[in-house]
Amino acid sequence: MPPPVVRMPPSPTGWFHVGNARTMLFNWLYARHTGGRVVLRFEDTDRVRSTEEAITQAEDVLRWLGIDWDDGPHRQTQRLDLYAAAAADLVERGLAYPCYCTAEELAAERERRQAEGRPLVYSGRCRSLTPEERRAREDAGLAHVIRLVMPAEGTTAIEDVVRGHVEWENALQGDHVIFRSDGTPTYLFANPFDDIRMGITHVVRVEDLLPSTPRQLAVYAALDAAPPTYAHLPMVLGTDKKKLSKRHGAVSVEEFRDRGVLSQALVNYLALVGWSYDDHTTVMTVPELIERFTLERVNPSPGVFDPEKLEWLNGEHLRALPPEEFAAALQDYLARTGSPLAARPERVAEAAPIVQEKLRTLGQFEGFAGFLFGPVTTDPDAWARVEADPAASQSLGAARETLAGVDRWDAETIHAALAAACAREGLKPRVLYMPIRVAITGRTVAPGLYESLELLGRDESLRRIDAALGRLTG
RNA sequence: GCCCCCAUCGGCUAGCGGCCUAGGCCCCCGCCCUUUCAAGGCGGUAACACGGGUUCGAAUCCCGUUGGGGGUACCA
Repeated sequence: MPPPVVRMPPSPTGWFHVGNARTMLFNWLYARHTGGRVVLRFEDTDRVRSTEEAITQAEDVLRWLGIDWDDGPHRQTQRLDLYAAAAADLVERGLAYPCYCTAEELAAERERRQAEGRPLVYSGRCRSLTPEERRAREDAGLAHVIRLVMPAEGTTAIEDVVRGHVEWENALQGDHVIFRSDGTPTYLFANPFDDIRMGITHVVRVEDLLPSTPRQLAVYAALDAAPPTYAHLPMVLGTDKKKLSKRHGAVSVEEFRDRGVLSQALVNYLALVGWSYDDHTTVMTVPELIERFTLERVNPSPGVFDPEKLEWLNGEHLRALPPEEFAAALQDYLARTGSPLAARPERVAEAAPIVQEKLRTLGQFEGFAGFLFGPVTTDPDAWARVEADPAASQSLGAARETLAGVDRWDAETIHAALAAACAREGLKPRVLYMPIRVAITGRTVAPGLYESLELLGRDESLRRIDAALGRLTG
């Protein structure tokens, strides 16, 4: 069997959300797993809604995700001549015909059918126009679309890789529009036409396109081409089980990138919506995904996108990074998002090791390590805990004295000294340390205390403890 | 209205007739790690939508019901 050819056909009409990314990913994983080829094709025939920005954005997002392509990017608007020639040929052969019905006539027809409880399909009225009638309409200056002749009887069926046998009644399809009155092709035509011309063997797309399959198969038949293998993926839903949209909060790939989600983590997460490797494997690298991905293991039921699991998974990927790579990713992230912290790469590099275990996203770095870059900003809730602690000033006093007397300023020595102070004061470490942590980091959730002190330096640490002491007693 | 798809814990899922008194992960809740914690460890709550079949045996197969989703455009 020749290697499969798949395509990624984004329509550049808006932002690229995680659902689109998931579809592209499955196509890509399938091709890379099987040694097949990936074609990138922008379906921009909708001139009104397609934008140049969306095209740039889509390419950018795909590149960031590490999803590459072997052919393209093609653009349907640059292939208009091809479609037009094909249309003329179809009309010539009687497989398609011009339709002069107005929007009002069509609406009235639909209403009538609705009332009669019949399917809302076009009656095919213009199909039987005589050449004279056609000429009369042309002469009257009536605009026309081109419709494809659908079989009046019988059924159309596919053996979908994820759904099995699916069948439609041809009579229920209606002659659909394949060319608009401005001469441009609709999705229903351009998409299968290009799939044929580009040698696409596997159409891997979301299930909302499933109902359009019989109409596309009619294009294959009209063009005398062999149909592809179909795999209809389950939808990616928002928490309300509805199609993903902006209402659902952060759902664009870029938003997650800006929050500090690693592309490999997003890819890993997305692979798990609608697909699984086995009953227990969750964390996987991209090469592992490529090696393990098969369409047969795609699950037919829709899935809800869960940002919390994505963040957890991102934490896993962050921790799995070698320290230097983690530091590099961090610096890169800070620079890209325009963080002022990026101006001090040495400091970032020093801070990286003490936060790597803590972060779920790179975006949390500032909250964890900001205290190392400038004056502390104290969290009110954290300070309230200090004030409520009767042993706070005792702890801070003991810490001040201990730290001032430490002979070597490194985490190990600090650790030993503070442990001794706990014993001396008769305080549990958690009690003694809490006020110190708040004093130097301004928060109760922070990197390890000893490492934090070491990096902050003795002078600044003592200054902050003194300040806290002063604020507590004064 | 008509057509199509889907149906296991709150979420993602494993399960393709007996291995299931249904497993894993996220979330949540406890406990532990004589340092917080969003890290780590241990433990816990929690599901086969319902009704009929088929079968010695059904989460798994069939039919129906209900529920959810999608489509029904000169959007893709």
